[in-house]
Amino acid sequence: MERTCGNGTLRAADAGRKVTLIGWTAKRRNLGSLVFIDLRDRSGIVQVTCDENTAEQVKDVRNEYILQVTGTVQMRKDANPKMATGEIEVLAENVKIINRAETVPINISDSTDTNEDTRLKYRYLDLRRPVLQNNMILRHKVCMIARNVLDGEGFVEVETPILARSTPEGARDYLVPSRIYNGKFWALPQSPQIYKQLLMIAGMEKYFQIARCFRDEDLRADRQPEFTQIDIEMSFADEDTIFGVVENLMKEIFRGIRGYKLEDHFLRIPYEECMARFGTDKPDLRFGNEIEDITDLFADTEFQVFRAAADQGGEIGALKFSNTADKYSRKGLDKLQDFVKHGFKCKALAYLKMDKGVLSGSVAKPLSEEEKAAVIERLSMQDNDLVLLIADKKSIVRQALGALRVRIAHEQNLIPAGENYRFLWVTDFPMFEYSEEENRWVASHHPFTAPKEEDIDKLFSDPGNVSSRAYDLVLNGYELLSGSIRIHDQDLQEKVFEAIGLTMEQAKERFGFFLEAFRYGTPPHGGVGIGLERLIMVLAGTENIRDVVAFPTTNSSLDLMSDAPNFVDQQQLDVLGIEIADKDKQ
RNA sequence: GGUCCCGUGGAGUAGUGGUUUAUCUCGUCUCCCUGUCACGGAGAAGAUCGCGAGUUCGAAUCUCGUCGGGACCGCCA
Repeated sequence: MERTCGNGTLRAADAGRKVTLIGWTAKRRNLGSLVFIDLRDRSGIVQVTCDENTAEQVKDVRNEYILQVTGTVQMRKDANPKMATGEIEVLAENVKIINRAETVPINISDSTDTNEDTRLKYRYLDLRRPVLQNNMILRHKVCMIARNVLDGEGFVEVETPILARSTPEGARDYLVPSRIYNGKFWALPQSPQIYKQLLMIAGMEKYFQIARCFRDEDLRADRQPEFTQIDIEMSFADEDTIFGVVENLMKEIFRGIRGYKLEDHFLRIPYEECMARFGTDKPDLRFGNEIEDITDLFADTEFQVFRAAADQGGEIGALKFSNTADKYSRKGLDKLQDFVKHGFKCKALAYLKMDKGVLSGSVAKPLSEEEKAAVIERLSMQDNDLVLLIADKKSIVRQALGALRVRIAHEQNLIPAGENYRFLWVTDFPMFEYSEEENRWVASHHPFTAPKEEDIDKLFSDPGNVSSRAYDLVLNGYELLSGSIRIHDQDLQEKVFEAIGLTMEQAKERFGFFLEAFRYGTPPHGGVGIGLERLIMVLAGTENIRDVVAFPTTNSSLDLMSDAPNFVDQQQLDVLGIEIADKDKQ
């Protein structure tokens, strides 16, 4: 079907040019024998003008009709500076209606006010909105850059299976029943972890894949049941080598997409320091307001609440916000308290406000003058400063203050607008964490992660204090990637399994094929999995992962458009040897 | 598994201290209009107030349940 150019590409330089355009009717303004039509295609919107010669041809045109327009580009009498094509218009000479459309159920415009559930039901219409189309194009471009950069560095893209063996450590698997072997199941990969390590054993040396991953867990604003990783693994590499590859990749992506120059090397902070300063392993570094541990100021306090926290090995943490005290009334502070009480099971939120050199607030009375002076000095408090205090178990103090730090930064607009990308490597993650539920130590990253050399002798004696060679890359509060240097030594791998309570029989049952592979010359290796959607979210400036996925599910893992998942015929179940336990649910 | 918020013509909303002709904006339909760009003007149609039960003389409004949506905690190696 003939068209000479994209609607959004026309500019003043095209004046006088004869063009044929195709597009959807975004808006029409009918002035009688003069009709304006905003014609939209993937490249943008241009105004088509129909004078008395063509007005009759378009009198039945409605929104979302597809038109083919032949005409001449001309300068407008009144330019519209709000449109990229606003200096020109296309004077129609012939208009052909290619297809009609019923009244659409959503408002197709970047400033749409249609609720998200309606938009998800009609996703194919929502995707006509320029902002979503641009996000899809952005995603495509990032993938193209990633492929080019990694190819240029000698990485080979290898596809790994979607139907794989279930390896129950970590997230819940999506299971697929086997027809040929009734009772057996495939699992969709949570990541290509084992395959990419096998590719290292196979001698591929440098592998990458733009890989779909599946996790059957509850969702969040930045989590979907299926998502995409730029998955990278390389042999004979240490942290510096891998960080270099990722830093270079990020630099090329941000240069190519935003024309933005990133620093040569990203900041690195060990996990423990990161938790102490920010209360989270994914801190947003676009603003300060770090957590201060002021437990030592209350060593001999008379104030029972602080005393109790300190005596029980807890912590008293403080968070200062300059010139903010007047922004939070008693009611506002109560809301913050509810937020940390409900969200993080912390007992209370205390606060202090500085007014003309004097402290007021919930704990101004019980604290002694010396203690208050010490707080003012430690936190360099000035007039109208707000200090939030939590005295509780260390982990609760950090988590709650970390969440408050982010919440208040958003409420008070503490995050500078515009291009602002603060990368951070968080390193030295703990090797294990204790699972109250399972009553055992579990791998905090995954069981193939190498422990730090100097901590290997603590694997059994003090597992809680073993650091690993796992790392995350954080960008503006998002965990952009996770990775680690892997274990390549069979003996060490067996010890790690033992440390998390897996007998060799159990380990062999789950990962036997993988352990066997270790015996045949495994190179030292490591890698990362980059969360593609989160990267696109930051580049696109959205906080909603659904904005960067073509066909997303809702928060409860439903596809409102196709109504999946759905019940299937008994026949299909019979073939698979599956019986539904609760017949009411069929 | 838990906490909080939301559901009213095709779209977005007002009304939620009980009794309304259920408000307004966009869209739709008819007519008028040659410089609009959120075009303008005149008129019209369009809603079992997510669904079910309860309380009441009376429920969009109150109660319970249920379904659907959003945010967060748990979970996400």
